[in-house]
Amino acid sequence: MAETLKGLSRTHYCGTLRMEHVGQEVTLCGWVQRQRDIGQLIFVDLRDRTGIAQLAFDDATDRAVFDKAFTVRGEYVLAAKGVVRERSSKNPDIPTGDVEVFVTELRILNKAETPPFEIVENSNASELLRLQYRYLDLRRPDLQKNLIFRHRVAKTARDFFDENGFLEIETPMLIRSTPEGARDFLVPSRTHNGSFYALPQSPQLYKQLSMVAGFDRYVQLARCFRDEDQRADRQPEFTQIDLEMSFVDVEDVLAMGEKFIAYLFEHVLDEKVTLPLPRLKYTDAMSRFGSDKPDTRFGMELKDVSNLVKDCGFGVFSGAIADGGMVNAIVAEGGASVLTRKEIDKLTEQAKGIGAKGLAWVRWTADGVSSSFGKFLADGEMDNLLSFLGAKEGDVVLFVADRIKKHVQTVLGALRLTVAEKLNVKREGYNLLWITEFPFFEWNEETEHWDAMHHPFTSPLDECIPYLDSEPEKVFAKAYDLVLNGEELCSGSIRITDPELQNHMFRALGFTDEQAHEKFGFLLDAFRYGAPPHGGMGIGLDRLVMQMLKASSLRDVVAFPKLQNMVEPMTSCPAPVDDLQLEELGITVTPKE
RNA sequence: GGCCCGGUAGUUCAGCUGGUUAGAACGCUAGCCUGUCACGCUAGAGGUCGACGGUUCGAUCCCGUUCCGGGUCGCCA
Repeated sequence: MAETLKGLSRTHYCGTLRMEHVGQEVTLCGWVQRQRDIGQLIFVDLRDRTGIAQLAFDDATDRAVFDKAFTVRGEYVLAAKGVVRERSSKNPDIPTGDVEVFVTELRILNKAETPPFEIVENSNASELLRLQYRYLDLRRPDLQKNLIFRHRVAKTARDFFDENGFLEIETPMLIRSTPEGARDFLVPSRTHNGSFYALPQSPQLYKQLSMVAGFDRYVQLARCFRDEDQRADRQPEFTQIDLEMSFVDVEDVLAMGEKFIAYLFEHVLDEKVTLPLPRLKYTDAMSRFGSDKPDTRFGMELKDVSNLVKDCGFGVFSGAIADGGMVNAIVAEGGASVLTRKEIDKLTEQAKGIGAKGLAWVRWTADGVSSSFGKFLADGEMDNLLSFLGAKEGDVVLFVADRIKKHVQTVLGALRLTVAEKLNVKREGYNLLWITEFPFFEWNEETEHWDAMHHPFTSPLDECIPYLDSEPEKVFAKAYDLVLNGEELCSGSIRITDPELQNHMFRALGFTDEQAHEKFGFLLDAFRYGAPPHGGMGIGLDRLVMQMLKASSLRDVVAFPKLQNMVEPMTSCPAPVDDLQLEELGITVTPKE
């Protein structure tokens, strides 16, 4: 039978005891990390969220208390009252290691079964098991530390935006479904049979309406939902630090965004961030790094060798260029020792997996230059190529050719990261940069149609407006991303506020006026009543925290995350519901084939 | 949906070319131990080798199917 706390009240957290407390009577509460019985002495390590304190018992002083301590097991919940004393042999490994509590009263507030995995830092128990018992997993110091850190990030964000005149406004969770973009989670309506709400993918439209309403500066730590497949850095529900400002252009939003990031890093990590942050136009990011979220902590940039190989005897190269494509290369400095033929074969497989036709390579070792395509080249062509690339003995050069330039870039961009990983290229510190001037449209090969690369409320650059109808590929957007160590942290834009331009955009994207009005009529209406110029961004809080902590998965910074298959294994959801509930909603479920 | 990796005591893993009483470490249980702190020592319990089917005299091991988990591509305006 568990005992109650009656008459006892916690006076200190375990992790806070120090020499200055010696002689004081304290009451600690917490979980048993470990019990060490060495005969006539028993030690119990008591853990709470602040750390561990040692409780000491000896059989000569109080037999009843000692006997109770003897029965204590891991994860029992205890309250212990006693006097802090200096240890006769100290433990320099923990902050409380100079002292211990000599216990005069011990309550076993609850017993505990042996947990399915050990409650220790750096657990190597499987993720599934840990998530099934997340409440135990969360007792582990590393996750406690992560969630406490996350709290500080959120708190600091609220402080910053409050200091800068932002208002936190809550936007609804039950909203109208917008079929563009990610799949929505749908919520059936009981009172309107056959109709559905959707959970927001972001508060986008509401925050824009808040600008129309005159709130001027809005911020929200907003929960967002996307029904798409999972990744290590993607959860179906996540949190954004979502903000919007009126009477601004790109410069104002970027300035506020980076001021916030600098404030955050300084207050939470004590890291100085130099402002302004570097910027890279999308087009340059793609041509130099093959990615719109480049990791610029190392070089290995893409080099365009099209001019050198356009007339060469290697048909893959010359053919791709003749078809309007190009050939790019990356130089893996000193890569020859690691990138053996076998490793290059693996890279080729990877390249093919992401859309390349193949991978051409040069390997320059002490034995000379070997290559997958050298035999097709005329005398001197290989030398020219290598000297243009600045390659030297010990290097490996990888080439990708394609008639679609973007494929060349994305494939080499991906290989660049893989090669850096394999070669153990140094990537340290925090590397922040803005990617700006994203293309407005994206050619969809399947539908043979121009799609919006951002959402359709993104404003084009002023100077691009004339090309909207005639040359869509020349239109760039007032859109920007913040990238941290090769991870997209934040995305935003200046919005369209001119109803005429907005209608124009919808038409350019292939909406009829009726479709546009049906889906976004409320926004178009709102803009007819005086919309201030505005723009903003959404900063992925989960990813931000993950990066700041150098965690490898979002699951390490989200309290109750979901598995890759979208299941939350502790409560086993999603789950079927009663027929009665379905009946009320007018829903019939037909099992999928 | 595609591709890759994995599934063996409570946990993390080893298990060679098909034949072993299927092992180790940690954890757990019991005993001993007056300064431990990842205590130590001794003993013990603990296994549907993910599931189903096939090949074989014989399958944890080979083959097929399937379930589960992770990574990744598609997808994520």
